[in-house]
Order: sequence, then C-alpha cells, then structure tokens
Amino acid sequence: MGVKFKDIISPEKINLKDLDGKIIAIDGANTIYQFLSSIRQRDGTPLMDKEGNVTSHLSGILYRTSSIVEKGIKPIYVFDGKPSEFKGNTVEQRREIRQNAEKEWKKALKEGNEAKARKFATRSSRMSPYIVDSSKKLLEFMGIPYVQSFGEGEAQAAYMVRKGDAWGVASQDYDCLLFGSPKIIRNLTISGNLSDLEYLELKKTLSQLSVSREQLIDVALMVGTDFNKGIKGVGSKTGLKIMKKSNLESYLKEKNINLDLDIDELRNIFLNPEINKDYEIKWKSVDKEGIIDYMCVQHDFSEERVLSAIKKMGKLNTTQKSLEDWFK
DNA sequence: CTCAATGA
DNA sequence: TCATTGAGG
Repeated sequence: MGVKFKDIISPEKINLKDLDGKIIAIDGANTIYQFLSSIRQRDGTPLMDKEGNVTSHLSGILYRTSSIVEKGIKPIYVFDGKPSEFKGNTVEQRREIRQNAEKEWKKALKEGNEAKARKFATRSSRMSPYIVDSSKKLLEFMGIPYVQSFGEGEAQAAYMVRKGDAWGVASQDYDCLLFGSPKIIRNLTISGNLSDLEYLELKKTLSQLSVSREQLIDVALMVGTDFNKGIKGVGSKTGLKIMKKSNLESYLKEKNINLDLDIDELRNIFLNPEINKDYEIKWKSVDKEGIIDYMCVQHDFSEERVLSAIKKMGKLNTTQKSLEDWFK
C-alpha cells in the first residue's frame, strides 16, 4: 500500500504530452496489481483464457504500454526482488485480507450481489509467480525492457532516475519519495488523459514541507510503512509537526514509546537499499509473430485488438531503428 | 483498466 | 470531437 502521505503532498497536474520523449521507469508490482484488481467483470471475475489462466494483467500491460508508447513515452518496467525481512507482518496481513476477501466474494456471488462481489474480488488479487512470469514474457515480445530488482522495485527505479537512465518513476506509492526518486508520476493511465496525471518532484516536495529527505523518512516511520507499524494516533500531518520541533528519537523517549525495531535499520531500507547495477536497457522492435501466438493463440485475445496495439508500438521502433542506423 | 461502437 | 456504455479473456 505504501506510506499514507496523501494529506501532506501537493502534486502538480500535468498532461500526457508533457511526458513526450521521456523514459519512464514503471513500478511493475504496483501497476500489475492495479490491473489485477480493476480489470474484471461486473461480478468481479477476472479476465481469463479458455484454460482458466488469469489474463487481466496481460490486457492491462498490452493496451496501456502500447498506448503510452504511441504518446512518445519510453517505458521500462521494474520488478520487485526479495521482500525485506521487515515486510513479514505486512505480507502476512495482506494474505489474511486477501483470503477473507475471497470468502466474501464467493458469498456475495451466491447472494447474487454483483456490486458487493466486485468490491471483494478487487481485494482478493494476488501476485503469483505465473502473473510475474507471464508479464515479463509479454514485455519481451513487445520489445519493452524490464529490470529485475534485488529488493524493492521502487528503490531500484529511484536509483535508475538518479543515475539518469530514466526521467521519472511511475507509481501510485509515495514510497518512491522516501527511496529518493527525484521525479514521480502518479496516475499514469491512458484514460486519465485529461487532468488526472500527477507530478511530484522530491526537491520541491521537501522544500514545501520544509524537511530533509531523512526527516521525511522519519515521518514515514511514525505514520507507518510497509516495514513497520508506526505510532498509534500519528498521521502524516501530526508526524510532520513533531519532526519540525523535535526528532524521532527524542519524541519516542519523551512519550516513552518503544517501536520494537532498530530505527537505523528501518531508515537504511530507504537510504541504503540493495541495488542491481548490472542491467541493460534496450527497446527492441515488436516480435509480431510471437506476440500474436502468445496473446491470441495461447491466451485467447482478439487478433484485431492485438494487431492494433502492435501498430501503436511502431512509434518506439522507428525512433530506435533510426538511432541505431545513425551510429552504424 | 482499455477498447470500440454509438450517438450527441 | 467528446462522453457513455458494455465487453474484453
């Protein structure tokens, strides 16, 4: 879910056109999870091929990626590696929520309550190895590069932006700020064409809040992150106030609160994450035969629609080819 | 979520 | 051109 910073963040509204020509590192886990949650029938059933394999994520990746490529964006997907040992509680909690949601979904289906069914189905989405593997496979056919992180994908993506390999990170999670991504895009959708696109700069955000990145991380630790529970009764606004007149250690001491975790170790998750520096970014031309076999033959997608998506990918290939030709 | 058809 | 709607797999 990420840290709850919504109330203290003031994003800029931007247009898709503003991203023309930009390399965007896409938070794969975040994006795919959203596809799995939202691409469903009215009763909550996900899209599936004839064999019953879920295909919602493939639909989302194919159509959104081809559309943003058509708009001039050069995407790189970034996948999560091993979850941090601190994430254990969060992982466990999410599994419970998922399992409960699945029960409620089936119950609502029996009752014939479509709205309720969909609501719970949305929450039952799960990232299986199949989901990740099939996503990577599709990206390979599409010629879209992806990077495998060692740990958190957001940390890897942030590194890539700092290094200049990408212009910004696309993710819904504010965690990217904590990981130090200089630029963040939220709501990178194709329907959110009009004005929903949000743009955040780390520098601007910090100066608006009058804190350092280190202080913002401490605010997050008070509010609660995927890696720790946080302090009861402290939200982002309160946390910010505390940080401005005190600091985390003093506050904990003053209120006699024990976080039960090594604070410096928590800070290090954001400040010194393990990064995969051995990656290659290259956009290739679409494997038209491969993509049609994979999507249409193996997963029952409409050939007409897949072909139209392939067509949109053309923008990327021509730029890439002309560049390659130039250096030959 | 995105597509494509539809009608304003 | 734009908003709406049902289907997609």
